[in-house]
Order: sequence, then C-alpha cells, then structure tokens
Amino acid sequence: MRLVVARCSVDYIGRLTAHLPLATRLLLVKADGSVLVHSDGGSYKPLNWMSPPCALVETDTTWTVTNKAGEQLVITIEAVEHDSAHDLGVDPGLVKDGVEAHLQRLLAEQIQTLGDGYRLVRREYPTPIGPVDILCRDPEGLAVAIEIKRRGEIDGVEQLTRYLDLLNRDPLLAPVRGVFAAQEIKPQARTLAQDRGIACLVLDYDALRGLDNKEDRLF
Amino acid sequence: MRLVVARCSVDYIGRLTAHLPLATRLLLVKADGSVLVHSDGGSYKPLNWMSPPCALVETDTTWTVTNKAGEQLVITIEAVEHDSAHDLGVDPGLVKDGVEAHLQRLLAEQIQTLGDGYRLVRREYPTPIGPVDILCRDPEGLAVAIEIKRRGEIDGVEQLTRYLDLLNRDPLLAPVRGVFAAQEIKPQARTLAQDRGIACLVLDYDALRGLDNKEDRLF
DNA sequence: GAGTACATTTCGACG
DNA sequence: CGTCGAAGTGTACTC
Repeated sequence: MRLVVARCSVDYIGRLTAHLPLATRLLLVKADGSVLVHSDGGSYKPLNWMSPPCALVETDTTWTVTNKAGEQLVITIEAVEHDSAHDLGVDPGLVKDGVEAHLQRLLAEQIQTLGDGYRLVRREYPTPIGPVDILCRDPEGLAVAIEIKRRGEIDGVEQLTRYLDLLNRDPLLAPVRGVFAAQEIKPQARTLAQDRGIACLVLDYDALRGLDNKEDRLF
Repeated sequence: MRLVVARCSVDYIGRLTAHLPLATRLLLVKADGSVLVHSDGGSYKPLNWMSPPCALVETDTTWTVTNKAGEQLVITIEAVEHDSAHDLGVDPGLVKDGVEAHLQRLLAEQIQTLGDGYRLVRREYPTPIGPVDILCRDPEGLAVAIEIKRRGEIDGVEQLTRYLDLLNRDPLLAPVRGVFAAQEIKPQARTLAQDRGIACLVLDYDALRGLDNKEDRLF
C-alpha cells in the first residue's frame, strides 16, 4: 500500500464525468492497483476512486488509472507532501454477525411473539417471485405471511403486498393475512400497511435475543 | 488527517458486531474524528469504520471510537509501523455530471423516440407524491406518463404505478398510459410492468447522445 | 429533520 | 456469470 499526500486535481471519465479542483488530498494506492482519493472529511466513501482490476501509469505530474472498460481516473499532481509505501500482507477478513437474518431466525424460534397459539409453518416459504420470510398459522389455523426488515420502509410493504397477492391465489392457503415486522417502522410505511390491512409489529432485538439467552440458561 | 499503519485487531459493536483478526492495516483518522480501517485490497469500502460525528479516545494499546448512538469501534494495536499527520484543508468538493438526469433531458428533447406525433407536456410533472419524470401526449392527444431509470427494476414500476393511480384521478388527464423507460430493464420489472399494462422502453444512451451530437453538427 | 431517490453504489447469496 | 436483494449503506434534494 502506498500513501501519497499531494496537492492535486482529479478527473474521472467513465460512467459519469467528475472533476475535483486543485486541493491537498490523500491518494491511496492499494496492492491490486486500485486508487482511492480521500479528503479530510466526509464519510468512508472516497471523493473519487478506481476499482480493481486497473492499471496505474505514472509520469512526473500525472497519474492515469485505467480499467478494462476504458474508464479513466486522471490525477494531476502539483506538489507532493508525503509519499510512503507499506507492506500489509493479506488480510484475514471480516467476521460479521448480521441483523436481518438473525431477526428472522429469532422470530421464527419465538413465533409466540405474534400471540399465543401461533404455529410456524416455515421460514423462507417459496412463492413464484421469491420466498416470503416466514409463513405461520394463527390460533384459528389461518395463514399469516411475515415480512421482516431491519428498518420498515415503504418498499417492504410493497414487497409483502406482492407476496400476499400470490399466496392468496393458492386455495390451500387463502385467506392469508400479512404482518410487517421490523425493528423500526417508518410512519409512511405504517400508513400504507394499515391502508392495505397489513398488521405492523415492532421487533425488540434485545428482547428477542434476551429470551433466547433465557432459554439457554435453562441448561 | 492522520495516517497510521499498524498491526492491530478491530472490533465493532453497534448495528452489528464484527471482528477483524490481528493483521497489519491502515488506520485513517480524518479531521472530523472519523476513522477508516483499510486493508491492501478490496474496494473503496473500508473493512471497518466509524462515521462522524464521533470521538476517538486513545490509550497505549487501544483506540476506542464512539458515536452518539453508542456504537463502538475498538482497535487494539500491537505494533505501529508508521504514524504521520497532515493538514489538508477543506476540500472544494466534487463536480458531477450524472446519468439519470442526462437521460431525462435527452428523452425530453427527443420525445419522438416514443413514436411520431408525440408531444412533450413537461419534465418533472408534479403529483401529490412527487414529480413524474416526463408527461407527454400521444398522437391521439392522450396523456402518457414516463418514468426513467438507469436500471429498470421492480421499484421503478411500483413508483410509476403510484403516479398513474394519482394522475388518472385527474379528469383533465385521464386516461393516462404509463411508459417505463430505462437503459436496461430487468426481467422481473418487465413482467410486472406488462401485468399492469405499462409499456417498456429500452433507452440507448449513446444513440440519444449521438442524435444530440448530430443536431450539434448541423451548425 | 424526515422522507425519497440515486449511486462510478459495493457486497454477498443463489441459481 | 448474471440476477437479486441488503447495506453499519452514503449522499443530495425536497418538504
């Protein structure tokens, strides 16, 4: 990895055209040839970049980074403040514990969160347009389809609506009720759901996890 | 901006939990206190990070970065290879020329792409839930609403459907047909559009731009 | 500040 | 390898 701090201007010509006026920035060149241009603020997203695989050609004042698709990142350098190279080796990679998959598993295990007498049919219940997160039956034996999101927004309600349309065509299932479950449900999504007769359920991740732990403690 | 190359392990506890085993990485501390952890490969996305606003507390061997929501990034440092600080100043920012806005402008200018006799009413035609990209009239004088995307996916069809519902309530416009236009239309989106009587139009960006150029060449 | 749409999205999973 | 959906998405824009 090479770190360069330089006064430079940058042009990108590819899927769009973008220009960065002259200023001091960090140029980060990774081992695979990819280049990131960072300023001293903003988010983790660089101002400009070129993803690998790509090739860097360097002259006195100009770096030209090109990829196979012909996209170009041209960095014009006026002054170099810092330039150092470092051998990092290969990174062992990240261990993640995701949220939505975890929520789905927890809710399936604790389907009584919806009320006493609910029974799980299965997770990832297939439909022609993709699996619905959970299918279960209420105390009266009627089918209930659950869509789970971390954040409940309008798209999720649309998605559940499509699943319900399809599931309700199956005479073995119909009528199928919908439940929109999320850690947080945006007001607009809630309104749309209510308008369509879909129930909303706010999930308490910690509580679900806590119940899980409590069960563990029985051993 | 501070650049540190160090052998370290990293833990993030917040919206999810993640762990990075011991390895040599770049730690980038920006002026606003945000921290990025980069390896020597991958894309522009850091392995781990903390977005501003956040606070960094540093001891001998441990950096703890915390934000207002209580999310924590803990970096345990075993050895420091490089440590330097640089004053970059404020970045003047990026000048962009996007694609979707350009597509909209080109199609509005060349509304005959839909067929002879089409007339533009206006771009960004207002509705209560937001402006529809283009409203025009067909050779018979009937209203046509166009939704433009770079990539046509299912969400765009839903969006256009909502616009059409609303526009068709206006007796001065109804009946309004829908056209879903994109550089590329996904099969699922096309199926949904057809099911709803919405026409699909694949846009050729280069051709639209080319026609534009041809006009320029007349001068 | 919330809501929405776009992104040079990136990333992972699945067929 | 494409398709599809999620992201600790970020970001700009509107209301």
